[in-house]
Amino acid sequence: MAISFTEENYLKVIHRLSEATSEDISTNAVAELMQTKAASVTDMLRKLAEKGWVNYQKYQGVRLSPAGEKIALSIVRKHRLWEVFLVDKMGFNWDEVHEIAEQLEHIESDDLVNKLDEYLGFPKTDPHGDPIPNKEGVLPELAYSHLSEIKANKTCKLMGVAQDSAVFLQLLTKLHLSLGAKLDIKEINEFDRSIFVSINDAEPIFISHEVAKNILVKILA
Amino acid sequence: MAISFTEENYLKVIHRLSEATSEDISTNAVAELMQTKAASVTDMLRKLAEKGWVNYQKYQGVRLSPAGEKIALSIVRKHRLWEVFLVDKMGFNWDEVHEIAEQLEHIESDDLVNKLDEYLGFPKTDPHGDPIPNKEGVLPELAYSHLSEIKANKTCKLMGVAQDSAVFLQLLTKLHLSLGAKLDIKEINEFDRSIFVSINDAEPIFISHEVAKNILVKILA
DNA sequence: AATATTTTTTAGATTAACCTAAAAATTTAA
DNA sequence: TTAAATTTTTAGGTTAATCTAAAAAATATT
Ligand SMILES: [Mn+2]
Ligand SMILES: [Mn+2]
Ligand SMILES: [Mn+2]
Ligand SMILES: [Mn+2]
Repeated sequence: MAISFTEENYLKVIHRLSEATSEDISTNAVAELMQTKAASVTDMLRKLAEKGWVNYQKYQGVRLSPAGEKIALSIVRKHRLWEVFLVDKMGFNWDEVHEIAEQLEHIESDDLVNKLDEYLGFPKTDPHGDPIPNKEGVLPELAYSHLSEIKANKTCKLMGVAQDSAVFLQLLTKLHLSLGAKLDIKEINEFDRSIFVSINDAEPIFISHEVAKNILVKILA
Repeated sequence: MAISFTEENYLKVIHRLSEATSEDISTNAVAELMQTKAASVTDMLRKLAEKGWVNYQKYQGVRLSPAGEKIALSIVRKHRLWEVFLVDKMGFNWDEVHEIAEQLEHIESDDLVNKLDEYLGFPKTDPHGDPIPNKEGVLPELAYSHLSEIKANKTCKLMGVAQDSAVFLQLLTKLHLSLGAKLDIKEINEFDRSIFVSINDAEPIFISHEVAKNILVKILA
């Protein structure tokens, strides 16, 4: 069954929303991420249900069917592999690749995706620390914590980010926060929940709660 | 001004037809290459003229404007660079890359194209011997001859093919005809215009006129 | 429980890209 | 130079994806 770019993007968005909750996804939530109107979403959900890619009852919200899940994961796989390619091979920075990958994720060729995977050395995560589904669509579960939830005096390692936006990633770069960085949490300020933290043993700096919420870490000690 | 995949493909097709002639391109010729109907072409030509990418008067045929030429060349550049990538880096055969490049040529990022060009070592030609326009859209003119026009007892070098179809390229591969091959023309048969030729000093074989017409060569001696 | 608010769906239009069939213009042939 | 054949355009529709405005359903508040 033929699939359009638009349909692929809807499935991807429903998948993304489903990762954060076990509930059905609302029409409005999809509309917001798709940057479109609720009425358009209703039309599309009916069509996706028709094609067997989602389960949808009007007024009840939507969730992916196994077939839809498989498609969504294949798009996520392509998106993240292309991001690795753009950073590792083309020399882009991590804040420059998302938009280009949004286009490349729709290129249709299983052969190409698998050759690309091999060429990149079968990476497990993309430049933002997000896990890459394998050929069978299995997504390794990486259970990281948000930096905003870590207690003072802990040491942790930066494993990923919860946002792809260029402004956010550029800010991290300015703060010398990149994947793998060691973070020593010196103090958490009650007033604004900002964090005083040493990055790779450098002089400690302040990081806002807003930023900390979007940083994923593994606790080392 | 925004451009759609479809508009890009029309400009590319008009460009391709314009390379073979200095006359205006007919609606029917465009329709055939676009695999669509003449009526649809008329609609699109009006629209492309509106956008300033072609010069078109009804019943008079069409040709690219300088702006349209520039767009067409940028798509050709992307198509051919991606083909080099697919063969040189991904390990595809030359008969497997055209369809994938048809998709990749529409990816929009000047930054990516130029980084890809550099990564590939600024190739001058694609895997089929076709010249690659540079960043400024300048297409090096490679004046090759068709093998079908070469006289007997000449020696030449295979520089390119005049067709991208998989069946044709696979046949060449079977005959050990690849880019750079040395061809010693032993005899041309009057009856069917088939050519008796030695490839890289191997035992001579017969090549049909139909095949020879689509092989581009440089005469060595 | 009744009412107000919010969410979602329906109804009716719009736009891009395509189609078929018929009309008009151009080219070829008698 | 007319008539016939071919090419191209116009006219009128279709489909996918979108929109706005209004109606209907679900949820929240008095
Ligand atoms: Mn991304
Ligand atoms: Mn990413
Ligand atoms: Mn090609
Ligand atoms: Mn080529």
